Formats: sequence, C-alpha cells, structure tokens
Amino acid sequence: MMDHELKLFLSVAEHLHFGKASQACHLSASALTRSIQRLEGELGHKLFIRDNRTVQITEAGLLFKKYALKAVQEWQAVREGLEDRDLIYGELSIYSSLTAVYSVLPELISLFSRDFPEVKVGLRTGAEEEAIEKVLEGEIDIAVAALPDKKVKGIEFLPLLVTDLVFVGAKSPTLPSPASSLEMPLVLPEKGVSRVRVDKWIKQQGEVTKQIMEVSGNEAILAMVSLGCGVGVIPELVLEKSPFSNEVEIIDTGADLEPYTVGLCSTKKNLEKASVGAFWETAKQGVLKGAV
Amino acid sequence: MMDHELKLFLSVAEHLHFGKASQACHLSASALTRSIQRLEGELGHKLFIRDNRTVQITEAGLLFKKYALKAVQEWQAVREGLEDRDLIYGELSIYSSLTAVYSVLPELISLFSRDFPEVKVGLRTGAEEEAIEKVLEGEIDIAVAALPDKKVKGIEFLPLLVTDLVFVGAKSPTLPSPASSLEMPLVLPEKGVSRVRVDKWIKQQGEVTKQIMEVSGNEAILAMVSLGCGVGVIPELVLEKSPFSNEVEIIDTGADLEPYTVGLCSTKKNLEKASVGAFWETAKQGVLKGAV
DNA sequence: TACTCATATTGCACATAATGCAACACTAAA
DNA sequence: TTTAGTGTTGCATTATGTGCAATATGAGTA
Repeated sequence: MMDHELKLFLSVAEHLHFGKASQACHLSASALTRSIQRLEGELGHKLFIRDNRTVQITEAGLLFKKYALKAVQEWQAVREGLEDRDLIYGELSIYSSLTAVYSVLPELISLFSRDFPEVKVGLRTGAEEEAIEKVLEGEIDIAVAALPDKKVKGIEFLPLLVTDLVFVGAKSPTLPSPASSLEMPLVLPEKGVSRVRVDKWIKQQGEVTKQIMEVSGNEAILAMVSLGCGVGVIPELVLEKSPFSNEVEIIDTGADLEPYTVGLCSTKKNLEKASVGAFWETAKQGVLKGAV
Repeated sequence: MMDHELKLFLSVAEHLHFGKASQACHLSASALTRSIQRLEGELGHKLFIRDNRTVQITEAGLLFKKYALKAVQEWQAVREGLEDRDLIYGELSIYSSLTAVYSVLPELISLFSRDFPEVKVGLRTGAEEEAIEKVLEGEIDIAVAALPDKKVKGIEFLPLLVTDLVFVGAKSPTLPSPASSLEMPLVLPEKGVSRVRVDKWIKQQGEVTKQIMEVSGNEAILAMVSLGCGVGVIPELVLEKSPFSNEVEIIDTGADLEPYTVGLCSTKKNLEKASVGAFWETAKQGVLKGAV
C-alpha cells in the first residue's frame, strides 16, 4: 500500500486508543506507536497527546485528519477508477489441489475471467497440504486450501465452503459393519488439516493404534481405498466430484471430525496486486451470491 | 517521504525516459524500473509502454498522472500548512566544530529559534573531521562541516561560506622569511578536508618531507602554533574568530591551497524530519539574505 | 549480415526500514 | 501497596528498497 501510514493514523484518530487501533489494523501496538512517531517527526507536530491513560487528538492532528481522509479516499478512487476504466492488466498464479480443481475453482476462474479477461491466469496443482507454503514462499499469488486450525501468520483466508470429513471404504456387495471397517488400515495424507483432525480423533479414541498408510493427495487416498487397501478420510466434497465416487462409499463410524473449510489463501502483500485483489473480491461476491 | 513512488512516476511521465528520470531522482535506473513495476502491479495497469527505444505513457498512465500531481501537491500543502499553522514541534541535534560555533552557528541558531521556538535544539561540539561520520551514524541530525572534496554518498550539503586555508606561524618581533618558516614542523589535523588539501600540496611540492605534528581540532593547531611549535594550516575564518588571533600571524608561502567551503551536512532521511528541514531552509534563506 | 550503441530489465547481494515480542514505565483504581 | 491497563522502548528478525553488473532487445551502421 501507499497509504499505509495514513490508514494507521486514521485508525488511531478514530479509536483514540493505540491498543484497539493496532488490533484493527492487524499489527502490533509497538509498530503502530512508531508509525505515529515517524509521522509526527515528519510533520513536526504532535498529532496525539498520550497520557498513558487517554489519547487526545491535537489541533494539528485534526487538521491532518482532514487531509488523511481525503488522501485515502482519493487514492482508492483512482484505484477503482482505473479498475473500472478498462481492463485490469496483470498476472495471477493460482495454486490448487486437484480436489479444488474439481470443485470450486472452475466457477471462480470463469467468473473472474469474465470480468477481467486481460489477466493471464496461471494454475498449478499439487498437494493441498503444500498450498500455504507455496503462498508464503511467494511462488504463488493465491491458493485454494483448507483453513488451518490455528491462524498462520501472514496468511489471509477467505472461506468459500465447508465440507465434512468422512470415512470411506471400498464399496462391497455385503456391507461390512462399521466395526470391521475400522479394523482395516487407515489411509491418510502425510500432513495437512485433515491429518491433524484425524490424529486428534485417534488420540481421543484412546490407544487403539491402527495401522496407518500415508499417501499424498486425496485422490491417492481414494485410489488406495478403492483398491481395498483400507479406510480413508477425505472431505465429502472430494468424494462427490471424484471419478472414484462409484467405487467407494461413506462409512458411518460415528466419529465426530470437525468439518473442513476450504477457501482462498494469500498474503497481505499479494492482495495489494490489483489482479490478486480483484480475484479475491470476485470470489467474495461469488460466495455472497451463492454462485460458488 | 510518503509520496516517493508518486514522485518517481511523475518524473518518468515527464521525461518519458527511464535513464533521465532516474538521474533526476538520484537513484539507479533499476530501482526506478522496479518502482514503476510495483505501481503497475498495484494498479493493475501498465502505465508506460516501453519499447526498448521509446517510452510512451498509456491512457491509464495519463489518468494516474492527474491523480499523482494532485496528491503530491496536497501532501506538500498539508506539510506546509501545518508548518505555518503553529509551532513546529520536535528536536534537533546539531554537531559543530568549535570553529563553527564561533562563526556561523550563532546567527543560524538565533534565526531558527526565532521562527521555531518550540524546537529543542541540542548542540554538540567536536572535531570538524568527525562531523560527517556523526551524521551518517544517525547520532546527529545536522552538522556544520567542510565540503568534502568528493561527494559523500548519502550526504546532502548546503554551502554557507567559503574561506581560504592559510598558513600561520607564531607572531615574532622580526618577521621570519617565508623560507625559514617552512623549515619548521607542520602542525596539521589528523584527518579532514584541510589535511587532504595540505597533503595534496605537499605532494605537488615534491619530496620536501617535512616534520608533521598531528593534532585534532583547529583550536589545538592554533594553540600549538602560538607556542612556537611550528607552522599550522587553518581556515582563515578560524583565525579571525579565534582568541589566539593576536598571537599568530598569516605566513604568505605562496602555496596555492584550494579554499574551503563550510556548510550544513545532513542526510536525505534526516531532512524529512520537519525540524531538520526547517533548519535547513532557514539557513538557506539566511545565506540568500546575506545574514550569515 | 555482423557489429555497436542505446536502453530497459533482471539476478544477486547488501543496506535500510518496518515489525513483533518481551520488558519496561507510568498512572489510576482497589 | 498491589493490580490492571496502556503506551513506549530494546532487541532480534524480517521485509523492502537499492545499486552494480550482467542480460536482453532492437535500431542504426559499416
């Protein structure tokens, strides 16, 4: 951003409280303090009088606030003005699991390309578990991935859909009882959100140490399961869209795995790129309208 | 600065040539290229079409140029508006040689304090030769120092006055001939501009290796010289203002030492602080009006 | 065609600035 | 006196900007 400091200033001017303002801006109080100090040094005026208990805005601060409001507004106006004006130019690299390729991505991309046909969209697929890494490395602008249990620092997340994690086994003529199914080996991804969920569940269950077969990617799990190698855990959504859906079936184990949220991941920095921001907004609109 | 990228953009828009624009902005062409790229990425539009031979501004570029002009203008307006409005707040640390304390500084500081009484001015004195170091270390906002022979990277210089470098010896009843004076040891600063000048001169003279006594500070030189320890080289200005002026005298050696320019030194970054910028401007005005 | 010149861009290493965390300082209230 | 609330600072880490040298590309020229 180009108006970052102004935004910070305005936030303090609004809250009159450094702690709250810093939270609202998603940065630490110390960083905020120093931004204001910088600004004050540059302008040569104290903008706020802080009294360890209260924060008051000074006269100079009020004057500057007028300016800041206008400046921020104009900056946004020019951004949007350009956006509407003609075509957004730029590139956008998306990373997605195969899963997502089958599910949300087609809608999103077609929606986006309709509005911004000039953006060259690149798509890479790979294991869902690596999506966030790729984004953090900067190799990729935006990824479709599962919402991690705890927030990952520096990652922004936009939820798109929620799907249950289900156990699946090979379809067999005579339905096996849940119990017997659970004697079979578990087929799980090496890492990633669904693995974390299952591990937690196993722990809850007590010490029923199962045989675990580790593979990478939900499709691989389905493949293994369909061959009768064991019982897998995958997002229900994957099952629906998968070519294997006829060969496996959901097993009701009574296990209570938390559902699994799929969404877009990116970084603040990436979102400043117009093409990335536009995709993000498009997706957000799409969700609201139920198009996804 | 807060409007740095806009200034760069405007420069390119004006010159329509990256090389020239980058020179005008005092940075490398590569940095400029990347600034423009950042901006284009953020806006989602190519602002210039560069064709390895020519640079054209795009339609989006023209639109953005309008905005940029306005934004830069408004930013400056708010800075100046605040400056006039009431008192500049801030601190200002000045480093100066004793020399300068006797000469230019009093006028400057009184001029400044009259206009900006709210700025707390701190003054540190020390050897002239160390002034630039202090500024670069960031320990000091602004220094009064001699203009170095070659520009020091990152240092801005504002010339205040020019003074000759002169040879001085102890005043004696019978004027010694220049020749005999030059048989005496030289009393010189360890480093600094005047040392460089004298070294150059000695080299030009050929291999007349003289005895050299190194001290720190022009006042020390005068003290040594007045005690009859040798012949010193100091800025003429120092001699005039010094309490030793009665005890030493100028020796006309016919040596052709380049004169010595005294001025303010600071860094670009420091000049962004309002208090520093105000002092700088005050000094500039002072010089123009002949007040210094 | 081959060569040179002019120009913008990229790779890479380095310097500078921004940030978060933890410790601190200060004040009001209990 | 203690405790809770809040802004600030020290320090280590990270992100960002920059310059230099090498590269790419195209125009003019022999």
